[in-house]
Amino acid sequence: MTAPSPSVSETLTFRLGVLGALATARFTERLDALALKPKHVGLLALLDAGAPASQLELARTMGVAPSLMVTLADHLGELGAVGRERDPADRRRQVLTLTDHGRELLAGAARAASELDEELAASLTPARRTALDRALRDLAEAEGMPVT
Amino acid sequence: MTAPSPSVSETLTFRLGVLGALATARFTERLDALALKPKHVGLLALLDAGAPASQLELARTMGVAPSLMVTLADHLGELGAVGRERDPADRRRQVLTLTDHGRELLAGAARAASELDEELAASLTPARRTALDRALRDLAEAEGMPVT
DNA sequence: TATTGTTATACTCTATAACTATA
DNA sequence: TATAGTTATAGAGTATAACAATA
Repeated sequence: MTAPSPSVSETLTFRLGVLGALATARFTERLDALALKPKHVGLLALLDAGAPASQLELARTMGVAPSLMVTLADHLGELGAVGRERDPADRRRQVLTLTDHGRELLAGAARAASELDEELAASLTPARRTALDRALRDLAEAEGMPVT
Repeated sequence: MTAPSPSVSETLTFRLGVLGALATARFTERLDALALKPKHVGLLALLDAGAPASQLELARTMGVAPSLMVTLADHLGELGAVGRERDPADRRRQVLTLTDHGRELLAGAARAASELDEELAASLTPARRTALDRALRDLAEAEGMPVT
């Protein structure tokens, strides 16, 4: 006995995918003024959440290739958003640290995301909005994302 | 007076984006056995939901370029999942229709998504899962996605 | 010899622009 | 002349593989 599947467009998987792509596309537009892409924001948020870390560790956490981490760190370095220092104890490691300007950029990205949140959630009742926040927070935590 | 922004990783925008990308990546893996990509599933679902439509109309609904619709339709045509017929009333229009095999493929994709749903939502209480489903459904409807 | 970071290269996805057929 | 579809081309994003520096 197998339960009948719901139609694909009713699934959590499909809706998360479509709505996530929509959210990211709109976020990308708003980040343009800060010269950031969503992945840069993810990296800045990671640095803000935890201790300074080497590029390889950060790449693993974000699930991207080490070579992409180089590109992301290069760009953030040019913006003055992160500092890069060789670890004195192991000179192979490049340790990234958030600068004051990086914190300002991250705050700008948070404002942009926050504004977009209002637009996205405009159709939800306050109760549904709260329930959505809680459920997404649980999912994020279960997937190992840093939950502040 | 401006309210302080939450940290970016706490926003709906950021969480939807990251979790949506995660869901889509895992869905893509599972669809591999069916020789489909998520966009193919989106197109099949659209055809299943409504009347047969021309490629250009479908491209607009999905928010993709007409040239991409050609590629998607080509692939689904090769799989025997859709039929393509010139509209007799306007021979420029290619009208796509779902075949029986297309319906089977769509059912397979729905099963894959449904299985993934269980995996994704495993950490949620039943109440939170229901609340999440409702909130995402509301968002989907507000964004003009067909809500079955 | 193993590991970190970097560079070189290639692949996937998607859009824009040019073109064909039909209106 | 305008529109639907197609084909050709190009760009963004990202991964894999080769390489350099350090351990």
